Amino acid sequence: MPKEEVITKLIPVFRHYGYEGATVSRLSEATGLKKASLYHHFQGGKEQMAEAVLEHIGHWIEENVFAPLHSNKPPRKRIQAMSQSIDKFYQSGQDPCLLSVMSVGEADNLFHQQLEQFLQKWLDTLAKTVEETGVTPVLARQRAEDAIMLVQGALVLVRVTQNTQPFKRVLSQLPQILLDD
Amino acid sequence: MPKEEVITKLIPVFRHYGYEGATVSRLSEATGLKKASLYHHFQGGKEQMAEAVLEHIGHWIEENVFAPLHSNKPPRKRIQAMSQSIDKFYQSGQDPCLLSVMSVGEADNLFHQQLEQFLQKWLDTLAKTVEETGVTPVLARQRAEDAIMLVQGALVLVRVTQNTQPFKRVLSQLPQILLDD
DNA sequence: TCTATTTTACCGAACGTTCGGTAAAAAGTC
DNA sequence: GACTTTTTACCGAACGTTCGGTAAAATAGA
Repeated sequence: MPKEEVITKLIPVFRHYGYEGATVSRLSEATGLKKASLYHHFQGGKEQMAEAVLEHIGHWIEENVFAPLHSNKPPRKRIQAMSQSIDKFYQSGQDPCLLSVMSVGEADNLFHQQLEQFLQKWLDTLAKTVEETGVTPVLARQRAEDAIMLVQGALVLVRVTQNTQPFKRVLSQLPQILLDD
Repeated sequence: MPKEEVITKLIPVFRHYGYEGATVSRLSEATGLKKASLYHHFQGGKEQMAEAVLEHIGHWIEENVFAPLHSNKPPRKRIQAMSQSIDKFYQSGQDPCLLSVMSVGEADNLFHQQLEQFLQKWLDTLAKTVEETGVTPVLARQRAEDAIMLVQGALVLVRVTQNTQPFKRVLSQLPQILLDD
């Protein structure tokens, strides 16, 4: 099995169970590879599997969420493109966020630096886009924070209430939150 | 050791490590009681410990977050009182949220009902308070959702960036978000 | 002394990980 | 092309450790 495919199958396990809950047995089940085979592909063990998953998802986000914010379309269009990718990535809030699930307990000690770097880049990219519309840097930063907080908070809300409506509403309001307030 | 004190010492372990990460060894260390002593107090084992923690915190929230929203002061004052309790409860965002940490993996199967009930009550209480100011039920509900999403999202942001400022800002803006928009 | 609490010693099961080995594909040699 | 060697991909079985949990003995308080 191509490594790419293995990683793809590891992703939902880490997303749903978190790092500590993602046991090697579950990872083995999800991939269809026996434990020893997983260790053939990832000599660094479970930690390396999580790292590969973070890297893989990082690239996806880079291309589908960050890159659209750097296009030459008008800011509103760029933000709409970002929202669309976010909706796909989180399946309207039904799929958990690696960022939040990996920043808990033991996993946070292992991956904090990567998580922080990723989040800072998201904040910076978003704030820069808002700044282009003539907003002061401080206010642009606040709106970027608001947008990300709403998305992350919506994920919690949706997960617990099992109602995807708030997530969809937040995504549709993102352009207005970032540009019109 | 009084049971109340034991529960108090269990809380930070579940908050910081989540249900699966909160091993009985760690719970033993945190309480100063050996494993078997914990099982004397909680015959239901780890699951019962988590339940006791959820119940204990539920009561605290009931008294310090929900109750102020039912007082006879003006809505703005009530929301300010709630914000103050939220700030204390989360230590300005430095302490994780049980709701979000217990809605992951195995724990979610065990406690989903309680978590959902709790969150719905928070949403309802907040929306009712907003409605009192003459806002339509639908809009009041949306503002309540926004408020909770911002708080929950701020917790993620603060945990990852290690900067408590966004959390404090969100709390200070809660009255405006709920009443003035 | 009786009861409530805590501890020591222990258990089976699951954890992440490693070992020894097989079958097939890739690479090297003539 | 045929033959040997090496590498890759995978697996069953077991490793030592830690998991959540229990029984019986020691301790403490009334």
